Amino acid sequence: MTAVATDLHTTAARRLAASGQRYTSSRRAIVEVLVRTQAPMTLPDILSADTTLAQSSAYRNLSELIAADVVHRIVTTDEHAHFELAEDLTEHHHHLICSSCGSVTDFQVPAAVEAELDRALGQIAERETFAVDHHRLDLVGRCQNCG
Amino acid sequence: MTAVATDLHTTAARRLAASGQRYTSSRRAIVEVLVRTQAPMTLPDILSADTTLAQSSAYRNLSELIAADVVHRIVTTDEHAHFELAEDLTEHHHHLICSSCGSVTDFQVPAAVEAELDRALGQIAERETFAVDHHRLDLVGRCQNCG
DNA sequence: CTCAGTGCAAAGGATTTGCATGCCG
DNA sequence: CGGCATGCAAATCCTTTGCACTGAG
Repeated sequence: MTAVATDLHTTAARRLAASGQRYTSSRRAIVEVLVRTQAPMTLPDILSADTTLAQSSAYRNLSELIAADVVHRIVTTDEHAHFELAEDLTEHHHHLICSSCGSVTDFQVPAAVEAELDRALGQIAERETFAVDHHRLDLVGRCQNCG
Repeated sequence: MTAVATDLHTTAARRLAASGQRYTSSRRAIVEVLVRTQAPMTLPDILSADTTLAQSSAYRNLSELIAADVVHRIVTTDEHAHFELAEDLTEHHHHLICSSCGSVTDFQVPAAVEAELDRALGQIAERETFAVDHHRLDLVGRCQNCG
């Protein structure tokens, strides 16, 4: 996984290239902010972390990054969407979503549970003729701060 | 569970009353549409299923129903939010979310898997000092129609 | 009577888009 | 040079809100 992190930018560049896009400095800046923060961020979060970014360009670049599977968009009940690096650039994980302040934190479950879950979900998908892209397991509640 | 379904409207009325609200005919109409459809619906879906409803009132009534825990709001990547009956009025279930057409379908997992999952999640919540309200397990992919 | 509920129209707010300019390849 | 990328401002679109009216208790 550390190897992946090392050339994360190379991977990002390659994926963008695959969709005929460039890995410009703005796009790289967004990815760097996400790497640095290590948590799903809203657009305002991203803009304040790097004030040189223009709002519309940030949204547009995020769209490209999402299309290229470099970034993933998380929807919560919060008014803003949250953005984070694609799972395969980090590690498979889940989210703790605070219904009070809207914050999103990552967590992982034991591999055994994850495997069991995948098996069960696989069967269901087959039964429902549904082509699974990925699963999403979140815990909704109140975070430490909102107690 | 069938008993619950029988006096679902009674339950809805009671819960609204608990928040000092009435179970008016519009609200009942919304609940009936949701019961009839048996699937999470968007606001346009609801309006076209019962054309006597006004848009703003529908939104307002849904808010009350959500506050009274009669209806639950599901957020997807789709532009519209989806609404469905609260889980305890139906049964604990999860969602198949189509990333192509945005449709949402229900499914359930074996009780054993569910129990195992709850156990694992409970430990995590404790470790993270997170007060879990509920968990959310969705499968994202392509539905039968979108192949 | 009173006050919650309703409907219309207008406002709000995150996200998207049009367009002229800048810059990489 | 040519076309993608950028930034500003304006437009979009789901959702919420203001306000006057209606109806149930």
